[in-house]
Amino acid sequence: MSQGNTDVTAQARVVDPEKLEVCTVLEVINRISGKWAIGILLEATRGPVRFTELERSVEGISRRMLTLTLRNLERDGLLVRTVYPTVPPKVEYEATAMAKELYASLSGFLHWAERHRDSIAESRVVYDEKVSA
Amino acid sequence: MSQGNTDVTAQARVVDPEKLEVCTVLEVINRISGKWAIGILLEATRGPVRFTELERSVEGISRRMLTLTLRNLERDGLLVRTVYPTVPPKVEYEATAMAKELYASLSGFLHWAERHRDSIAESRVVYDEKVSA
DNA sequence: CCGGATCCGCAGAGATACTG
DNA sequence: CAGTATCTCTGCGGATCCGG
Repeated sequence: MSQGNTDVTAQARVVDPEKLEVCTVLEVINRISGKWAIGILLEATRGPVRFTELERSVEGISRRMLTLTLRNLERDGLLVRTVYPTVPPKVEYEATAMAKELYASLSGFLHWAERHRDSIAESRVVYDEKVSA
Repeated sequence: MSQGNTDVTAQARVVDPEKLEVCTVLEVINRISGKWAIGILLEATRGPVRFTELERSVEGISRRMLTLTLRNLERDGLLVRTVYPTVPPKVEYEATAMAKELYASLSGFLHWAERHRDSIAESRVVYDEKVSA
């Protein structure tokens, strides 16, 4: 894992409250952004999921990125990884309480996205036409 | 602009509702993720801002990235760009109503981030210690 | 003052093949 | 089944110079 340089502990603590707000959000946004984290989190929120199940349900994800994203989410305490020492091996991932809260807290944002989805799409079309003209 | 390949209009429409939810959120997340968009949006939400003001207040941003991010936000209809044909030129950016709603809808998420900020930091420390051991 | 154009380094991510 | 390992390619983003 060559990343993980967004170290929360190193963040400035003594800034004005507004800046701090922005920083905090950015940390988390940068963690759950990227193509895959959200999708994985959604599946894991419903209950324990196995590696191969995720590989199929997340659709389009490579083995590598699935592993990396899972590790990052686990590192942030959003996922718990449980290994069953059976043959063949069995590994389950489940969302923590914190992750479920996260998902709940996202609902406002989610509804915004749904409401304005079309507006955004249209705005892009208009903009692109104006540019290419 | 070499990016902008996350074309909303090309997104699948005929999928089950849950997948659609995920896609919608992902589109927007990928738009407002990246180091700069959120900070810029915050400034612009308070009222019209000039290019140079943003360059100072966003802190750490380069001219190039400021321009690119502004263009993308404008393209998505989150920012309005107003040019005053004076000498020297004056350009103002202001958040649209949609952008202000976005910021409001983010508040739940924002509070989550504040509440769990320390938990995440601690979780990372623990994880890293276990890995390096 | 507000950008655009270009060059370039580096991390993120895909493809493929191999293991306990 | 659940990962590693490596190789490569893409494109974000910084630096720099130019223009209206």
